[in-house]
Amino acid sequence: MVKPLIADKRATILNTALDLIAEHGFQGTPVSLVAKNSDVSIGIIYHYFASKDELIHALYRQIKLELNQALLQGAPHILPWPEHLKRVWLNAYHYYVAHPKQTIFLEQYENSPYQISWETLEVADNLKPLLERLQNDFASGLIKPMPFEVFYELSLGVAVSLARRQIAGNINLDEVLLHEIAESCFQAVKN
Amino acid sequence: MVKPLIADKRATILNTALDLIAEHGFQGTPVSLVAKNSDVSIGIIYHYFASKDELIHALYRQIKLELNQALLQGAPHILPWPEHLKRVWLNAYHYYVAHPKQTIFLEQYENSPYQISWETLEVADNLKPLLERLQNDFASGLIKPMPFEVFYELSLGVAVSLARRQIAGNINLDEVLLHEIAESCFQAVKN
Amino acid sequence: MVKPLIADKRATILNTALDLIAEHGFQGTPVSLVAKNSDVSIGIIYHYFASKDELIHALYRQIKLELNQALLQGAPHILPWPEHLKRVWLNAYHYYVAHPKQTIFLEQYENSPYQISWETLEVADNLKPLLERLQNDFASGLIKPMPFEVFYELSLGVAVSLARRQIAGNINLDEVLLHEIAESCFQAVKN
Amino acid sequence: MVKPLIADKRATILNTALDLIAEHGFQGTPVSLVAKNSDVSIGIIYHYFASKDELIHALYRQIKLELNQALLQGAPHILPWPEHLKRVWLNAYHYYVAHPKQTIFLEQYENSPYQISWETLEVADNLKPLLERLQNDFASGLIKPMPFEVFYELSLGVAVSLARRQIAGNINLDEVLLHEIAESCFQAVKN
DNA sequence: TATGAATGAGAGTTCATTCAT
DNA sequence: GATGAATGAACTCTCATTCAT
Repeated sequence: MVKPLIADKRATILNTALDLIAEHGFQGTPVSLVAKNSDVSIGIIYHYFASKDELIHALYRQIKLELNQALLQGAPHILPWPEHLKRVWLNAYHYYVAHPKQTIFLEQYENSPYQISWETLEVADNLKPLLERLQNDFASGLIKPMPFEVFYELSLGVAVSLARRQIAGNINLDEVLLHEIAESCFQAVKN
Repeated sequence: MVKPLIADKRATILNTALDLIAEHGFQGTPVSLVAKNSDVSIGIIYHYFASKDELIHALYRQIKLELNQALLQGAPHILPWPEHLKRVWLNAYHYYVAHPKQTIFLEQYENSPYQISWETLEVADNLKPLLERLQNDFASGLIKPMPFEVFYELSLGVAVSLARRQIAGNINLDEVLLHEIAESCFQAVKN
Repeated sequence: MVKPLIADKRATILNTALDLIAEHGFQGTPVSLVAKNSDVSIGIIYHYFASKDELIHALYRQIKLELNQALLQGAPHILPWPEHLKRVWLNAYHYYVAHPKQTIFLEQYENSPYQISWETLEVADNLKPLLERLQNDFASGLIKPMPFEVFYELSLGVAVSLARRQIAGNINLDEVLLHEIAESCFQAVKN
Repeated sequence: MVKPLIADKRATILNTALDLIAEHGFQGTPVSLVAKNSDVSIGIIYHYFASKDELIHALYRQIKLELNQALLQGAPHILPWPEHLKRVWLNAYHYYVAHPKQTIFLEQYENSPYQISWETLEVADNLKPLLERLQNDFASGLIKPMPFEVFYELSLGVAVSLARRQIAGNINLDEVLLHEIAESCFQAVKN
């Protein structure tokens, strides 16, 4: 029997934690179980992470990084108007649906009244070109004037919600319908 | 401040539970604290509710009822197109913003990987006329063809998300902007 | 629907308690459940019995009375030797098998390290003729000399044990075999 | 009195539990008290035993093992007829009287309407030669034909009952009387 | 007589974290 | 680095008993 080639125990622990948290939630996932399912001792978890909270924060950071990379697939910030908007929308949707555990985790993390105040990450460097492009769209009047948060909820926010429903088996959107919905979101925000 | 004469302990318990859960979450709200803040014994909570889960389910049912009533303010189902859509949208938004604790509670209840599978309530009777009106809108082609869940996320789903951000102090939408956003949502779904 | 003609609530309570205790034991039988299954309030139970312990003691006294009467069926104390011994043996066995709940209760009562020291009842008046007959048998050398308790365990004690096994479905003794066993017990104690 | 150097906490816990259960019964023995009297934390008890029930089952298994070994003192299965029967009888009696706590525990375990169905242990390997010898005695007509359970109650069952009475201080049997009683039991079952 | 809401000590169990090895 | 036995506060839930009505 070959031991999986995860040289990094830290990574194994994070993977196991994600599996368990996605299924049972933060509070339903004891550190002891993470240890057991990772085939490591409890002690080693506390070697890599100062506390259970730290472990969860670390997982959050890792997933956010992945997500950012996913949003940038196909270099949307250099696509012509309005393709870049739809591209980001579809990138988001596809990442969420392809990574249900991560999606569930993010949901929990960002919504839980988590005792330790959860971390607000800086805007990642690689995301900046995309954000600048959007600011341009606002400035040039291509997008209706509105707070950025409202723009987000009318566009990507909808992608998240729909992805969550798809993960839950609530709906099943094919690629055609998906493009139509992305288009609809675009209708909502364009000037 | 005079303590209100609360004849109904059951109601007091539910109120206290809502306060605490909105602030600290399900798992962060021990039954013992609900008891203490309600000025009752632990035992009486288990007299009225079979378990902590049952208490939470009861709270959910109560809030859903309130919410349904709020959505129906101004009898939207008999308003002319497309006023009824905007009316419901604004009703939802205003309920959420005016009832932050209930909103946070609903969020947690419907998203938590809660051990006990959460209850799916029947569609309330008073909601039916409104739903029929929407089905008519779909059937007559006023609304783009799409699964109902997608329609929901493009319209009321956005209201929920924005209300949550307003509650969190993330944004602050005035009545004018609000109508514009409602209008935007309408743009996204209308044919 | 006709209410059962048990005029006496006290008797109903004792009956219900017996049912529940036989199935779930003393500690597994909350007073509240006795109340519910008896269709009376908790308060009324504490009206008739000073405490749960008192209720149990009362039940014990009642069952002991029944058992004594059962042992005396056929007036064994006036039967010829050694018929009276076998008669008592069979009376005991049949009572136990016909009253499994009472048997289980007695077992529990007399063996439990019950916090409240359990009652030791006086020898009932109606049992005295039978005991005198046995003392005569000892005195006249018909029975081997031995402490009365040993005599009891070699005879009736075996009847109890076998009845318990029959109740538990462990064995199934027909009338013929039963007489042979009674005879065997007689062999063990006769001189 | 010097506290014995107990390397094995698990054993200490079982010992303490036996002491307490023998005196106060299963339900009268909170895990917290077992912990305190064992000078360990509650947590460690749940480290070694999955639950209070499991602790009790483990204790049962241990005592049964001891008892089996005691029954085989003097290799009764190779003694001549009917010495082997008496030997087992006396072995049983002496074990029970010398181990009152174990006896009381067994009594409770095997009779309690314990929520978790109690374990039925396989016949231990070392007991098999003895059982085969008894089967031979039945087959060769040395013992009256009867179900094994009946044979048990007429012989060892009596030993248990008498031992319990001796433990309770109810009777006090000397060695001579004991042999006579063993002989009486033999009278009851021999052909 | 009769009710059942109310109490609260105490039960079994969990789990984040520590630390001697 | 690595282990896992050990801790104990805190959790959910139970139930004998009381008492205002």
